[in-house]
Order: sequence, then C-alpha cells, then structure tokens
Amino acid sequence: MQLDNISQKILSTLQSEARITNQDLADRVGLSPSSCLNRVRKLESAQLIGPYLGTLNLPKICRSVEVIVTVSLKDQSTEAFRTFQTAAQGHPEVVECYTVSGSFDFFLRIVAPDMARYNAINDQLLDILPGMVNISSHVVLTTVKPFRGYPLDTLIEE
Amino acid sequence: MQLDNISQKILSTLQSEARITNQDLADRVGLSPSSCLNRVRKLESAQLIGPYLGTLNLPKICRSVEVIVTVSLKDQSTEAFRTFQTAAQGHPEVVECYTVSGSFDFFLRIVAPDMARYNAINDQLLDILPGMVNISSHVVLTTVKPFRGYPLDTLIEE
DNA sequence: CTTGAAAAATTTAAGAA
DNA sequence: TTCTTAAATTTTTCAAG
Repeated sequence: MQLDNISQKILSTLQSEARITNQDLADRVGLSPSSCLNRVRKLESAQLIGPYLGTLNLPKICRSVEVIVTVSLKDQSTEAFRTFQTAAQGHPEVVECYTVSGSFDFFLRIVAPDMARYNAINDQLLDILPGMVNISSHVVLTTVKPFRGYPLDTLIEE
Repeated sequence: MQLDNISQKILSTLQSEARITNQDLADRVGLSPSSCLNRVRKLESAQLIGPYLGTLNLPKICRSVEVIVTVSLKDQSTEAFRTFQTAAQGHPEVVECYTVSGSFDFFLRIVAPDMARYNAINDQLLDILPGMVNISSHVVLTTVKPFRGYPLDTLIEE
C-alpha cells in the first residue's frame, strides 16, 4: 500500500487520538470528511491500523503488580519454543510476550492482582517444560515512560 | 472513585474498543446514552481512562527494528538514576521505559528505522553517564503477544 | 437515571477535478 | 481514481422530569 503525506498524517493522528471525530481529522489533514473517512476505511481494511485501545490507569482502578520477566529455555528446539509460546499466550495475565535474540529467549510482561497470584503464574510457567525453563522476575517499580505509540516521523524517511 | 459493575464494564469495553459509539456502549452496559456518556466523562476526568490509541501495524507501514534493552547503572545514586531516566525519556525512539527490581535497573523498548540508527541511539545512552552504564540489547524476533490491554476481569476481585 | 428535542457527526450517493 | 458536495441517517449533547 502506498502512503502519501496525508495517509501518514491520518495514521499518526489516529495513533495518538483514536477518538477524534472524522470531521476534525478531515480538517487536520485537509480533506473533506467523506474522503477522509474513505482513507481511514482503507487503512483499516489493509490492517495498517488495527484495534483502538483506551489506556487504563491501572493503579487508580485496582491494586496490581507488574512484572517484567526474562525467560531462557535449556531445550532450544523449535518444539520447545512453540510449547512455551502457546502456553504463555494462554495466560491473560501475560499482557505482552516477545521472542528475542541475545542472552534470553523471551521477554514477558505480566500483570497480577498481588505477589501471591504472580508467584502462582510464575510456577505455572516453570511447569510448562519442567526443568527446562529459566525465569528471572523484575518487579516494576516505576513506569518512566508508558507506551504511547511509535515515532512515525523519525521512522519514515523524508 | 467508586467502581460499580457498570463502570467496570465501561472501562473494559473502552479499553479494547475505543472507537465504539456512545450509543452502542450504552446498549452493552444497559444504560441510556446520556447517563452512559456521563459516566465516561467522569471516568475520563478522574483519569481512570486516559488517551485513546490506534495500534499501528508497523511492519506494514515502514521498515523498522525493535529492541528490548536491559540497563544497569554502576553508580546507584538517586542522581544517576534521575539523569538516565530523563535522558531516556527524551529519545522518541525509546517508546517504553521502566525501573525495576532485581538484576537490572531499567527495561527499555526502542524502535528505530534500522540497526545503524539503533546503534547510534545505543551509543547516546552509553554516553549519558560515561563508563557507568551497562546495556544489553535484545532484538525482537517475533511479537508473540502484543499488548492489547489489561485483564480487568482477573484483576478485580468478585 | 430517563426522556426527548436540538445540534453535530457520520454515511451514502451523485457528479466534478 | 480520488475528491467534493449535498442530503439522509445516526449519534451526541443537554435541559427537564
């Protein structure tokens, strides 16, 4: 899909202000509301822009602990990776999961109501491939910068 | 702020479908549109729900590399922490940053157009506190589970 | 919280650049 | 094509009960 300046502007605007009205968006990018809506629809159906999320301020809503977890597998087979991956995905408390290069195999971000519950999840992860999983837990102390979108301007060449 | 079942449902719905119309939201939670809108306004002004973000499918938009970075400071003073934190925040490519307990001090997620640009950012981070910063880079190979919101159901007690 | 009416936004269709 | 205009539909918003 071709991305001109207007579509780029639409993407970066919707990325940070998902609930903007189509009319305001049209004004900002300099299109009529109807052609702006057309563009948005195309970007959505081409899956360049996906679900729209509201960011919750979790500490104000309920007690919770957030933990960043590094995982290494002793068994480096594709099979073992697939098994761990599928199991991790199944836990709703695992809110994020990546496979990475370097000294670890996975990074996970886990959110639980309290440490006792986190510990239980931790045990479940260890049990996926008994004796083959190495986990390090890092409790989040402060969120210095929460994710608020990608820096499209610096990513796309002029 | 007190959270009844209805407000809870509003939060979890807006978390995953930020662009839902107020009318549909009202139907789902069983309120009239006007009282639903009132609740949403209150939740927003109490900052229980914050900015609404569109999730971009970055690989379909432009070339990019994503790197998860662990950081340890040799200088464990509050001053050093503040300095690193402020500098990291200033980089638009640092899309996420946490301070954590355990064997590292910070976790960062960095997104850059390519490895050359990533390397430059890496060097800049090392220069914040010369000789005092220990960085490990982990290039993201696959996103097993992207962040799509918190599991409110499992976090809030019945 | 609900109703109901006025204002605003969305969506569709027809036609011009 | 992609855009704009313009009209029909839907949604939002607000005052009153």
